[in-house]
Amino acid sequence: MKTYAHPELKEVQLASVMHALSDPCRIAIVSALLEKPNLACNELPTEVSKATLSHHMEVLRGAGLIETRVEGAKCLSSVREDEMEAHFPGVLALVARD
Amino acid sequence: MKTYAHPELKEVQLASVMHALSDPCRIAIVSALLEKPNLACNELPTEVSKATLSHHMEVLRGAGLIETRVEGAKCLSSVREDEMEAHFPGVLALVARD
DNA sequence: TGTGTTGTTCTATATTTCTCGAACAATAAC
DNA sequence: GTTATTGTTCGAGAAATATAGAACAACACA
Repeated sequence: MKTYAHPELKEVQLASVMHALSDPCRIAIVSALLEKPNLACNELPTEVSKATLSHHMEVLRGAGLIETRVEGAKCLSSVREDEMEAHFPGVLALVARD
Repeated sequence: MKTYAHPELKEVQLASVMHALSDPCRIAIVSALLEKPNLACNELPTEVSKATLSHHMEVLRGAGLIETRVEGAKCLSSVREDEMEAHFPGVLALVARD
């Protein structure tokens, strides 16, 4: 479908990460992807429309929290765990505990 | 001047904490208060107006990040370090590293 | 009492963000 | 090919947020 842009984590601001995780819907998405990586959008625990979900995924991607790859007609997303832990240690643990 | 409301941290949502720290100005405030507690508003490193700063402090207070006490004509603020660490471990370290 | 300092509150504006429907593109399956 | 699935993009509306000026209240100090 398209190619996704994934920023280098060293260029991501802490404020961007915090902002990405300031929405309960996005926290739920990251939490779900931590428990079960490589989920397609429609497998995520949200009630919002496709358009809104696509927006939330883009915010999470822009903050370096998740990465998305195309797999046929689907696009599977996962949390960038190792990189996030290296650049923003503890953030994912907070989400997982939530 | 007034009495400040400080929420119980167990009733604070992770999303609220993240939102409070999603603004570079507020990150700078918390960072400064971590280095030097009990600062008055005019001792904080910001360029915004009094009204805006007052708003930012209220957001930080509402998220349980800081506590403010009246001291004469000033109001001195500090980070609620122990409580934050107990309820949202690692958050303050991220701010301090920033 | 008057003056300066400190910070809040009110009001208003500009910006950002969230949300969705509709249209679209790409793949999959029949 | 036709149809269904998947997700993006566009356009627009609603809601939240950031910002500051002005008025105000409380305190300090001379």
